[in-house]
Amino acid sequence: MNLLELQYDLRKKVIETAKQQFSVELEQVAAEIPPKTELGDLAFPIAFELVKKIKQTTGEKKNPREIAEKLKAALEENEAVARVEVAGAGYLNVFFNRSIYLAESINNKPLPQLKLTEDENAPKVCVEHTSVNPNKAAHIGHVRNAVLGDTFVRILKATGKKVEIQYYIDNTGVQVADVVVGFVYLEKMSLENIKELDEKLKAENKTFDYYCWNLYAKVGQEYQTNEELKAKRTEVLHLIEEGNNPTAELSDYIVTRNVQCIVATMERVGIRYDLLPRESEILQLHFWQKAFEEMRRRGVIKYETAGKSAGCWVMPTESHTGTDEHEADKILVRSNGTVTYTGKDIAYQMWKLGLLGLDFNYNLFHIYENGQEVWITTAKKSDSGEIPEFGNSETVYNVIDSRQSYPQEVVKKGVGLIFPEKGEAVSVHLSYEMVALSPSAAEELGFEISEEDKQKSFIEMSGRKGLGVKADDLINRLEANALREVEARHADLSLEEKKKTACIIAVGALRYFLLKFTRTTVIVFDFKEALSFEGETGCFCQYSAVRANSIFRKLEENASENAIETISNSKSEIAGILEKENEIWSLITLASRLAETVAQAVSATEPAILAKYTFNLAKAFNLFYHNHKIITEENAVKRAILIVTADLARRSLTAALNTLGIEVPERM
RNA sequence: GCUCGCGUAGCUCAGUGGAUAGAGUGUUUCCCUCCGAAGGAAAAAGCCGCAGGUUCAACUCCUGCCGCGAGCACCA
Repeated sequence: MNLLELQYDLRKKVIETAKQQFSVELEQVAAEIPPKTELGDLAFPIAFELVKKIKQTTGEKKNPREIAEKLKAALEENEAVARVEVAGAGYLNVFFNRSIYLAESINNKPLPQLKLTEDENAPKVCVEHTSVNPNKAAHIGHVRNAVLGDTFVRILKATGKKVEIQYYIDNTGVQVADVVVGFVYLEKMSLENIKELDEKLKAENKTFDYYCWNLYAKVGQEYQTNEELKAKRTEVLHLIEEGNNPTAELSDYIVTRNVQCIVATMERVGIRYDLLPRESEILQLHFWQKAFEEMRRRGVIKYETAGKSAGCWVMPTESHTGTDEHEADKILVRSNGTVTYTGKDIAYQMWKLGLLGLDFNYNLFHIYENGQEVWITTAKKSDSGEIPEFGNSETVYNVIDSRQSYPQEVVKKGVGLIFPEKGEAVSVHLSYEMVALSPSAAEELGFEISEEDKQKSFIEMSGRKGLGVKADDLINRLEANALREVEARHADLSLEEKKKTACIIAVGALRYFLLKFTRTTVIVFDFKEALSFEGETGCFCQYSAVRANSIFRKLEENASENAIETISNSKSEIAGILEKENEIWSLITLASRLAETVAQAVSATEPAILAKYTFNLAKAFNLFYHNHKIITEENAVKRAILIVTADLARRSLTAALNTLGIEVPERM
């Protein structure tokens, strides 16, 4: 029996007892973890609720104490429960049988569901994340998106789900057009020139996406004064959308190179993809037409003949009221017949859910070091051999920042209206707030800050202005700082080993920094905080796990096995020791709550819940580490308990960190 | 104007309607002849934006107000 099963049994018992003893039907029983170990391991604040319900059904006014006593007796029947205390205003505090609990925990995996990922028939869900416009390098805000998405993928996988990861490539949008304008009209470059430039950059150890970053900012600045150049944007955009022309070919090269760079950047922090669907295919393979037909047939959209949106196809919404300036309804087809982004997104969402009845063609895009493949969509039939099955997911999670809540709502509602049998619940907008810069961080990047901006608590990053912390720059700085620290501690290691360790620490620092905030919090980026290895950081959690591992490196071989045997042979002694050791006991119970925490993170779609848990577990282990010396412990039974507890904690901590995409280095 | 999000310790943030509201950081003071101090211990620091309401119980739910942010494009 694991913790989740035990909690389930106890809840069931409360419900049964309430029905038998008081004829009250309880639908849900709230359980909570008491604030202190001395107050028990699980609490039911249920007595007052029962008093009310009993009064409602029978009119009889019961004493809460009396009710609690009845429940107490029922719960104590469970052999895993040592005792139950009635406390406070009406709490039912359950104390587990510590020796039985410990013996059970030893045999449990930290994440019991993990084995299910092997199951080919497991339901598949889709997570779309990153989706950086492929016209420049990724900045820290894009990394927040990718880390959130990737961590949520890992969390879903830990609960046994099969997950498909997509990075949507908006290769026919204005942002790409702007960079194309830059190359063609500012730099006067042909495709051949760009390819030569690319080679030259490679030789200089510079990257193409950084070049585009600067060029994009330059174009943005030029637009402010150069109307002629700005007019080129529409022209270029049309050519890109049309395809089969030199401009489209040039654009395709730029897009592909940027995607390669961004995929490489994300790979540095452990983020990988399965499929890169491109907007161009959604247009060329007539995904929109199919979706449009379906929407017309079901009467979900209407053609406006009068008013501001005359000549457009719109989807009516109730969530916004129209004003003089804005129409309430969302335009999906413009009066010139072209489709808006939201329109295309509805078609794409339908495809993801297996509801469109059309499919992409696919080409292999990249193979990661471990052999894992990333595919990209294509309009022409592919000549590749075995192609994996994409799309057709039961649920789709779109990781997109909160500024796009409204169009995402339209997509969700739209799909729900077209397919009422699927409903809106299958489309989940995993929204999060942006990463902004503190005025001082912006100044540190060498930007002139206006007086107006200096008054603000944060400044929004802007690709157009070239204002932002580039992902690779930050990772480089983290790696350099970590390398310095590793060198100071482990001069004996080879450079390669030191670099590898530094890299693991840098990834841990970055991922944890982005995950410790809840999704609704704007992260105001601060260099000092982001580059820190102390306090609530990934490094702290890794260090804790490394310490645990080093204990086991120093212990005799088979120490764990021997300890387990000792535990099973001396139950009464174990119970005696554990009863007195609340600190050890609370580490044991905390370590066994990983699966429960992962489940919470899924239901709240909030990876920060897991990050906080991981930090708390690391902290609890550090406390244990300082107060109990394992190697020098002379009492054999006590030593066995310490070994088993440390082992439980490090297994759980390692599993939690891995679920956050953070590795544990050998030494640090 | 309307919609959504956020106001919690000096600062940055956690906090499924439940017990004395917690972390990190900063400040002050301790602890390494080691299972590695990237650590630990202690102290100080709170009208949980304001005012009502619901409830046995409100930081948490509801209403109003104040402040901050984002959105309300035939951009994405």
